[in-house]
Amino acid sequence: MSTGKSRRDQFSEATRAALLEAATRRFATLGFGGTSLEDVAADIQATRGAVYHHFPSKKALFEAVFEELETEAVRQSAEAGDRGEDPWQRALFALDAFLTTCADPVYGRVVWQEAPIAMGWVRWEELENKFAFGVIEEHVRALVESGLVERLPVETMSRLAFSMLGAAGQALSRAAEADKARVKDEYRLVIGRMLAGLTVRK
Amino acid sequence: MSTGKSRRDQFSEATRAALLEAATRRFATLGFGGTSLEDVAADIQATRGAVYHHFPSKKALFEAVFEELETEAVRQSAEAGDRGEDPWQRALFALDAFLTTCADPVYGRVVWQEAPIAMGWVRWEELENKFAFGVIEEHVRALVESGLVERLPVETMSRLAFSMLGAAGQALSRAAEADKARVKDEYRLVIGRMLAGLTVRK
DNA sequence: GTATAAGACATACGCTGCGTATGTTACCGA
DNA sequence: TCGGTAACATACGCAGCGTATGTCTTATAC
Repeated sequence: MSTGKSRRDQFSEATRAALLEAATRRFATLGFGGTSLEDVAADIQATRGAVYHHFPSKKALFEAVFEELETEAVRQSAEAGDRGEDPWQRALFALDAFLTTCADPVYGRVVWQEAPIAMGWVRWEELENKFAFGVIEEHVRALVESGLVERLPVETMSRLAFSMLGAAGQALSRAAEADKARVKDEYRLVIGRMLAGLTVRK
Repeated sequence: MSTGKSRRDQFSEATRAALLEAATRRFATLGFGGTSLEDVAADIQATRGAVYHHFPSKKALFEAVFEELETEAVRQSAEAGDRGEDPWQRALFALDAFLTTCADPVYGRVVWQEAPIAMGWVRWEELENKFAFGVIEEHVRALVESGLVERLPVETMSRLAFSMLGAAGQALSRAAEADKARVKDEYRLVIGRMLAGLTVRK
């Protein structure tokens, strides 16, 4: 059976995907400012014209890369979270999966280090509200609703939890390969303890 | 008595200071990328030549602004912390003073939002290790030494505390003037609770 | 007191890299 | 088979950084 797409459309999508992949590599290794569209295009044996045909701007190209990475990260975290029995366990499972994702150099560099720079804090927050932050806020809300965590301002708790994940992500993306496991354990431990500070005391 | 400086040196320092002030305003309102050296110089009725005479690069100019702000912030935090009786109270006093500083739009925007962009994460961390992060780590260490906080990895705890202050700083620098007080209270509360999660349980 | 050196800028230039405007070619539909 | 349009390539303009060079004024040496 046919894909329903014409030959030309298939080729077009292929170059778009290749562009995205090349851009991901460049952004992850050289950062946003350090990669020129000229080079990205050259990686594909194309010119900047191709880039501007598929993406309206350099920022837009970056956002496409970003969204791709975030979508996958959220998916994995959700999948892990679903295996938990209660809200607390679900949150911890999701946290663990997320830390694993952050240990990936590409994700860590692009999402946590370059993204705010590339698209500005405002836009970054807008997108994160749909992705990572949104997920966290749901976990926090579930924890509050189930009575496991005190009724403190959900937004504030979520922001702080979010920032800690960011710190963990940064540390993980910078850590040497051999240290990643240890660093991850340390962050998981301390974050777990800090979150425990929010639980209701009997 | 004379300052020991020649007339010319005084004028030179005056323009340098004026440049720094103009740059601070521009960076705080328009960001690093949004301010051109042309405009900064024009604010002083000078040209870019003056800027490049006093500072080797745009980044260097930004770093000068940054260091000025950070030095003052650290000073205020230390001053507040010194008024505490025990390590825990000292940490909370310092935290409070720091949140107040973060509520300042200039400090918040330049240090927390623009700085990582302007000088890159690596350089930003290098400098923060000397300023804010260094202060935090000392507080954490004091808390551990005094037995108030568990012997978890100090570096990790400090990084996480640091990231929370960052989040608070961001939130404060973005909050509307009327909300700043409420936002600050919320963050102080939740951060306090999270840190409490690290205390030794009897 | 004058000459010379040096400091404090101004002016001029080149370069990179983004965005846009304008081709050019190949495919698809009628 | 013949426009039309999608998918690029080429060419251009422009902002803004950094640098090289020029100019004027103040300090210093004699």
